Amino acid sequence: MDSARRDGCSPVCLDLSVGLPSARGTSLARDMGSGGAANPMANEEAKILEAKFTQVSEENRRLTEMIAYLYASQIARQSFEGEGSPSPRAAPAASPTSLAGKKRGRESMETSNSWDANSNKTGGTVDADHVESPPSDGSCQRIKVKRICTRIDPSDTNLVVKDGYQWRKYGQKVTRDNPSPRAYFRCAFAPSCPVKKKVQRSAEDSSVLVATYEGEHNHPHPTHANELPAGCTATRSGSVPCSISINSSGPTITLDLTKNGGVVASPEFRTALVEQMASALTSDPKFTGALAAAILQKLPDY
DNA sequence: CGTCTTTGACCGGCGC
DNA sequence: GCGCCGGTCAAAGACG
Repeated sequence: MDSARRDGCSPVCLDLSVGLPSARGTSLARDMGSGGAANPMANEEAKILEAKFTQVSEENRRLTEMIAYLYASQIARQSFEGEGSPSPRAAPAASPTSLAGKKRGRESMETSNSWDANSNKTGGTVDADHVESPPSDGSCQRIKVKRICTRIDPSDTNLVVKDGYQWRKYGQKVTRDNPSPRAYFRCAFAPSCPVKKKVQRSAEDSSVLVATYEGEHNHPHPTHANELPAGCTATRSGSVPCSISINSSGPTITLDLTKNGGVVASPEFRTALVEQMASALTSDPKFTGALAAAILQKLPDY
């Protein structure tokens, strides 16, 4: 999971190394190994590849379980929020780093406590809190406050949390309780959209970005096509909270857990995931090149 | 040239 | 009333 954390591209990422043998490649190697019994070296290599494949399969299984667990947590949290009760974790608590305890406590507590309390539970890279705070005018209308923590590269200086929406930065400020600057964003997709977002590194862990959303979007979620990173060759299904991007370090599967619509464990999700993975892998020249090289290696006297 | 980001200035709320 | 501080504005610069 460390690789996913290092990636920092999204709350949940699975990094698949192109260089590792695929299932097809391994069976291919096995077939070739059995066919080339006269070549003990090839047999040896086939065993190594098979061992690698077993290892990767095991890792994939663990990651799949982790995804399922994270998704289940997300669903549970959403249903909890649906009851209109604020998250117990969002309850104010004294922050050791909050120098502004005398006042502005609302803000400093809001952003300082969430990560450590939750990251250990999920062992993951995503966290979201919802707080519905009453407005100052005392009306019955409530402003939804949602907080999301994202693991990023500590050396990454841009305060960007990819959530599918388009944001326009309108300010940046260094706050008293946190040495790292806080960035202020407005929703740029719809000018009338009241949602605001604050993004700041965690005071305790600089590799954690804390994004605080205030309000709710008054427009549908923009198409994900707009946010596909450069170099991404996979198409994104609108109904599946998943994307596959390919960069220099290999293909990356990104699960967008901020969306409500996807069903990670459902057959259609799995089908879409497999299709996207296959599409991404086969369209990646690195992968096809590596595969071709591996096949060439196995072909005797070629 | 239009759009976006940066950044210093300004405003308003809150505690003392 | 004053000062502190978070939030916002808006001009200037960067960028494609």
